[in-house]
Amino acid sequence: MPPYILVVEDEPDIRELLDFSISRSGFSVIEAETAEDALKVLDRGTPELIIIDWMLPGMDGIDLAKQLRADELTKELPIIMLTARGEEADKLRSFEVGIDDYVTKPFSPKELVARIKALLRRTGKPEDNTLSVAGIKLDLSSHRLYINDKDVTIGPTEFKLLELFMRNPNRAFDRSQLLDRVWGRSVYVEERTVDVHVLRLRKVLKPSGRDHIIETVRGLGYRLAA
Amino acid sequence: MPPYILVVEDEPDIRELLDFSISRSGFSVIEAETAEDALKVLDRGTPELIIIDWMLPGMDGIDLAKQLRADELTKELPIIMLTARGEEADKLRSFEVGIDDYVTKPFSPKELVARIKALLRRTGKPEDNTLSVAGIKLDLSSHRLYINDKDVTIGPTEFKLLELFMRNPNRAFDRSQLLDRVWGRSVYVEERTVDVHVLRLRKVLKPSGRDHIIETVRGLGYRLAA
DNA sequence: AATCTGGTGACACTAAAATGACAACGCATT
DNA sequence: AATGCGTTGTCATTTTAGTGTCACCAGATT
Repeated sequence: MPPYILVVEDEPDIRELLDFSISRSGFSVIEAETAEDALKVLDRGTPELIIIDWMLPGMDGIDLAKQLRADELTKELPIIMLTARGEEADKLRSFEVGIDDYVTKPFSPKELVARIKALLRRTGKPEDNTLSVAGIKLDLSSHRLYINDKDVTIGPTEFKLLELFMRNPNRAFDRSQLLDRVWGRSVYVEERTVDVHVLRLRKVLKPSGRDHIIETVRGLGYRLAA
Repeated sequence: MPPYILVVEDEPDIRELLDFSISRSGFSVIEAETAEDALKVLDRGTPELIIIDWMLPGMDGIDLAKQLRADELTKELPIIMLTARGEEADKLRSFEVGIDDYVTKPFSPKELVARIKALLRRTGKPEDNTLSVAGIKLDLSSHRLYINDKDVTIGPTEFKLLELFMRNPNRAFDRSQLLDRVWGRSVYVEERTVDVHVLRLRKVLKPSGRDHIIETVRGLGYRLAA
């Protein structure tokens, strides 16, 4: 399971908004509708951070938070609580339980994301070194590729190639530039070898339908279309 | 969304002047009348740089700048502030917030553009290599053609031909010059082949009504009319 | 009208890229 | 050292996109 952020929110609209805005800034999101669902998800791996709506059907947000704090595995898990305006009186109770931050609805997606990043930084988790474009996420520190949060295997050369493309979205490279920057200046390989590796890269991206983002620039080379 | 510069200015005249002078030097410009509009635009993609008028109805320029600095996504976004003469006392406050540069009204378009380029260079963004004339934008680094900011496909020879014309607007070339500079000195092709490629280039420009800018110079060759 | 010049569509041809196959290699395991 | 697996670079072949030429037409020029 790749690093992810768990969102516990019963209202579908807000859930979608959260998913959209958080995903867009490069995190993977898993959604849960209720506290009970959330616990099930947590059984299968601890997220980087959890966002909990205060009001939930069944077990409410604050109880979920308490329970998380009681469990060894999730004791340290950063929690952001979503509260509606007017519930601010409860802030106090909230911090007592050990909520790390809270955001009042209606919230600006940008503010939320800023708080998420701030919190991750604060809690010491090294903000992981990751490039992401169009659902494709390249985790440089673990040298792994995730597409739509699914783990995808990729060979070393294809990884480097994709990394170069993702660091320079939209920029067209000719074959000799690619050889220089992916293979290194000193090795000599046929220019056509690049084609083969682009083919292999596309095959990796294919199952998720993302293969078309590597575009051919006729007479020149290739480009990643962002 | 191609790279662009966001202009936040409430006065229509100044807005138009900004748009005109910045576009002319090859950048795409998106305009916003108010800080609130600007935020909406920003939600859909981060620009290369933002130019903000100090005085705006509603949320003023400095507040907008503050907000941008607070957000992870726009923390690094270069900001140029437009101030009226007499507001220089505020300069200090301005730099505190993290404005990268400021320009006092009335400003010279040349100076503004120079500052934009300087700032883009300074902030490390590789000044993207792009030629533009009359809504036609040739992005040399991504090897793409945009007409009115829409992506248009173009073949390699037509690309080179258009590049030559755009680098030398209004200059007439005869067929043998074109062959030399687009095809290369060493290849031998019929002179009339140029006609065919000019035709093909015009076809590419046609759907956007821009085909007439490639003019025929009877008895000589062709020219791009700027 | 005769001639010249450029526009245009058709088409065969060629260059460029995609693809599949394969032998060689590196590396970990045995 | 031998084995096996995944990765790599090259090549031959197929597929695709782009190219140059020509014939014919239309408008301009004489």
